[in-house]
Amino acid sequence: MKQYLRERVVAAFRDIGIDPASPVSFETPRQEGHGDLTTNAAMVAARKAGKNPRELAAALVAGLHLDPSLVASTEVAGPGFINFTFAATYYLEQLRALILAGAAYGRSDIGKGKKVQVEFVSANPTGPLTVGHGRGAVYGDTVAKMLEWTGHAVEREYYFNNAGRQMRVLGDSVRLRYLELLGGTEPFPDDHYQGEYIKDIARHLLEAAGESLREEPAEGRFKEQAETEIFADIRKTLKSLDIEFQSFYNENWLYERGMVDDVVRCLREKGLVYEQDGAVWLKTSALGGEKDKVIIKSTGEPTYRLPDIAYHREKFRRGFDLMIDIFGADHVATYPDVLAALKALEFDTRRVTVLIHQFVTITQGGEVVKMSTRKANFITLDELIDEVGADVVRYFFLMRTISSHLNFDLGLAKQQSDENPVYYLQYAHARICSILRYAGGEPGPDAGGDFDVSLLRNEAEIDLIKTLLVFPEMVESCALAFEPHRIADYLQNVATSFHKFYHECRVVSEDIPLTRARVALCHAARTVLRNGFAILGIGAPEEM
RNA sequence: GCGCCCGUAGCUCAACUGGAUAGAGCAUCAGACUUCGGAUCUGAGGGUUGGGGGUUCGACUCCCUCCGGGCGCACCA
Repeated sequence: MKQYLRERVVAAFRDIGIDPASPVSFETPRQEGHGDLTTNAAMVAARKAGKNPRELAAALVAGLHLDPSLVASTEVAGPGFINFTFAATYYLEQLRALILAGAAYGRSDIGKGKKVQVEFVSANPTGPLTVGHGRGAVYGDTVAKMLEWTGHAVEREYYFNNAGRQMRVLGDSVRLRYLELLGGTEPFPDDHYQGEYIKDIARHLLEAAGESLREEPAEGRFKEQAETEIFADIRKTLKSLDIEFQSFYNENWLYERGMVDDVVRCLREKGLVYEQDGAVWLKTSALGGEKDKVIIKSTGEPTYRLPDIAYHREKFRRGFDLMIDIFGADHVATYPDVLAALKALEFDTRRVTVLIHQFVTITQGGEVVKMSTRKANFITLDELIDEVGADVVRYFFLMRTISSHLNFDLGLAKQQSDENPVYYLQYAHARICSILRYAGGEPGPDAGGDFDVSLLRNEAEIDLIKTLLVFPEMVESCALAFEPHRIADYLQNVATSFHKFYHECRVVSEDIPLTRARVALCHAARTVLRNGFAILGIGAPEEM
């Protein structure tokens, strides 16, 4: 429809010999009574053409010659908007198409042929996932889903550092706990991992190997066992949120293949590397950074930055058209160096999109629940899922923009009532299922031709139809902007629209043709809810 | 001190990326089916969009400045 209108408007501009000044754009008016689609083209072009916006708009309208089976009316409004109101026949056709498309309704191929990688979570296996990781996990997975819905070939990747200091300290933590179990009294340092899970791992090693590991170095069995066990836990947690990665990539591989040394060599060739105070530095100051950064410490060990650069270079080599990096606000400072280095290595960094989500605060009865790793009241992602369920966790993480701090209200999340937005949505779905059961069976796959949609004339019906038909456009725009929260918002509208319709209109009645049409509308609403739930990754219960 | 994010109704947040009268949920108050799920629906009150300037036909949105909060600013990741 937009495309059709755009062609007509551009033609109208041409006929009166005026330059549109910029691409003609349309949007759905926020306000009732402003039609179904509106364009500000006349206002945008008026200035340059030296014309009054309203007069220009009127001239354009006169030259549109629209198909009356698509557009019922066109009017000039406000300061010079042109509002289009669609013909009923157009809606009816669209509704029929919706029902026929079914589970595929909302899918598009705008991303066809594009290979996208979404990298997210990427937490090092040093402990259980936190609530903060959870936000990134759910967000990343949903971005991936939206891109899949728009036809992109998507790969979810989890990258982790298993070569550095962190993992060494982890191994040593397990070693010390192990020795404690053997009666050792060596003090346990503050900078080591304090959690109970470390003791569990130590116990498992004791059970498996007895006392034979007394002289084992931290980086041997201890680190190995810790990585294995913790990773298994992380994957289990992710699995319970229905998140699965197509690929896990780790730092060690980069070393094994000489990629880290090679990237230093390449940067050195560009004159971007120098040595000072026993360390190797990257001239990030020459790349737009504030000051130079160390890439290899005086101990000979690289900083995280270096393998990160090598890792991203590998991403480019793997041929992705778009690489999306998702991480928390605590990592904001890390990516500019990596991107600057990649640019210096002559990669097109516009293909990398960095999405940063702000922190999560858990509140309970108005009080903030602290989430320090040291404290006892530490809440892991796993515990949160146990507490409120996967659907609620996913939905709560998705219902806000990532740029704003997320307040996760535990009390609200736990409530299985009308206060909880997740239940409002799922209730609408369950209710539709119930109505369809009552109405007796499903309208078959050919339901599109099986009813007379023109019988749907009630205001609540029209409103519901219009709301449902926005879905494909919504998916598309949310996918391209990486903004799943707008889908969450939209689905609330769908549910509201449906509930209103339910209260206004009796679905199953003596009037068979009308019943058939309304059943079809229910079917359509359920399709949109289901598909929307699928994108957000929440369940579509038939009963609650 | 510097960088990034945020500040919108009592609370939690939207606002289609610069559009028309700033919208939802919760909370508060007042109402609604003898038939399809009341976990629902209808209505009311509630705002100088943190303050001040600027850009333009038009600003919650962009720019400057100030105030307040969060996160960073390592030879940790």
